[in-house]
Amino acid sequence: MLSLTEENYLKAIYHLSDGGSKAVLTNELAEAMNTKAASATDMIKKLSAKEFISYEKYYGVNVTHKGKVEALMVIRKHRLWETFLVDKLGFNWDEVHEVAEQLEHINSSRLIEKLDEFLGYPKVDPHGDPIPDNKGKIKAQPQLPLDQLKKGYLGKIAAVKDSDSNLLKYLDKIGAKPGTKIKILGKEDYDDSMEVLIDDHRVFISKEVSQNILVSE
Amino acid sequence: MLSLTEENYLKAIYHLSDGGSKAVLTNELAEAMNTKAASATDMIKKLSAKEFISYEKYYGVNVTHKGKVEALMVIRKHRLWETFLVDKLGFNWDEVHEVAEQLEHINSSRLIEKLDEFLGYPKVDPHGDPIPDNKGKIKAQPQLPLDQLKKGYLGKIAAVKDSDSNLLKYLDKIGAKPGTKIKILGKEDYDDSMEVLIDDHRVFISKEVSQNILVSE
DNA sequence: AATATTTTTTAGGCTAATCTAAATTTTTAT
DNA sequence: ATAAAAATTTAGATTAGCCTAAAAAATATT
Repeated sequence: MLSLTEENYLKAIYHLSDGGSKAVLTNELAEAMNTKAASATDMIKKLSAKEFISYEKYYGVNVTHKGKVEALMVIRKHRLWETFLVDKLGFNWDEVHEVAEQLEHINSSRLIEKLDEFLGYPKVDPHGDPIPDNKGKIKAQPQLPLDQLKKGYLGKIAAVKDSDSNLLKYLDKIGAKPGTKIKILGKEDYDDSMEVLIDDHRVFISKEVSQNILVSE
Repeated sequence: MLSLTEENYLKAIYHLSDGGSKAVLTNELAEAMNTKAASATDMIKKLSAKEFISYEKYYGVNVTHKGKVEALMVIRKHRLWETFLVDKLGFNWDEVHEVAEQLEHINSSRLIEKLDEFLGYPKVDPHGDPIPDNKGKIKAQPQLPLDQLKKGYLGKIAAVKDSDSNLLKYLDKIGAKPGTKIKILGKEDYDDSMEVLIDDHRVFISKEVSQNILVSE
């Protein structure tokens, strides 16, 4: 059993390591958790002793298999709750993150299975992120950041990075939500800004924004 | 803002005081919280400093107005979540208490208002207990424990005391859930056991059980 | 009324999660 | 290659919530 704090650290490590594919540094983790390096070190030792991560002093942290499964279950809960909030309670997709951060720590596998069923076994959450199944398996759709594509590209918004609430509000304003068709009408080489067609609306977006829009197809 | 632990203590005090109508003793509270008297004293001091309760040394604890409102909001959340679990997720009414104990601490008034709306503004939870509105008001229906009534009584099960999970399972087995019609066919003076008709089934129940069935009409 | 019993409070410690400040190790720059 | 800078760890405190043991107050008993 992990404490709420341990669960949050583990989830942060999982995300920072890109799903376990690279080592995470103490300062990175401390910053992500809004805490100090000393606190991160303490928690790293705890999670390491419990074998959710492996840890080499001064080098960094890697997630173990056990840690990945645990992190994925928290992510599963987070994304199912976000889906519930949007699909059933009528929340806007840009305002569910904070509440889901609380709900993801509710401990009841029966609850999560029933919720999953109630929602019709959704594959992705309202931001387009895949929902792990109850074994921790993720169906990864290949996705590319929009800024890496050229004029003429036509596809679908698959997901958006859901870190920043202001970004989400902006994306909502311009209609850039997952599932929407998007076309690149033109791209400015100088600063990589682009004009795109989203849902039949022409919009100019900066590189900062296009980096956070992931497309597929 | 109250911590999770403070919220649980306050709720326990509210219940033990019968909704604020009598003083609660330190040992009572300690027992209800599965902790020691010394810990209860510590928490009493904290809640008292925050003016959720008033406290007189060696005498006991009373809930303030502020404390009642706060406790009622936790109870509102608990009962709305129980209703959600039963009505929407298909849980049985006798197995929702533990999960609701966790969900009641989720902090988002927007969430609770949306949930209330989604559930159709229910007046009572699956155990028949009234759900306080968002101002903390309760519509109290007059209810009597079944053991205080006589042969021939005909009414409706209004609620059951939801403290003990084994009791709930038993009540579920004999069909004694809120809303069901109930009639007293006979009563044994010696031990106050009775034969009742629940949903067209004849059942013998002991006083221990009839005390926990609240009826109305 | 004086003593025994029970209840409650206080005193002093423990653990989890945090912090600051100092020490240590690694990395970077000259 | 050595010194300076940055990153990390360790040491030592702090707070919340809990504990045990001892002290104090209230209640019950003779």
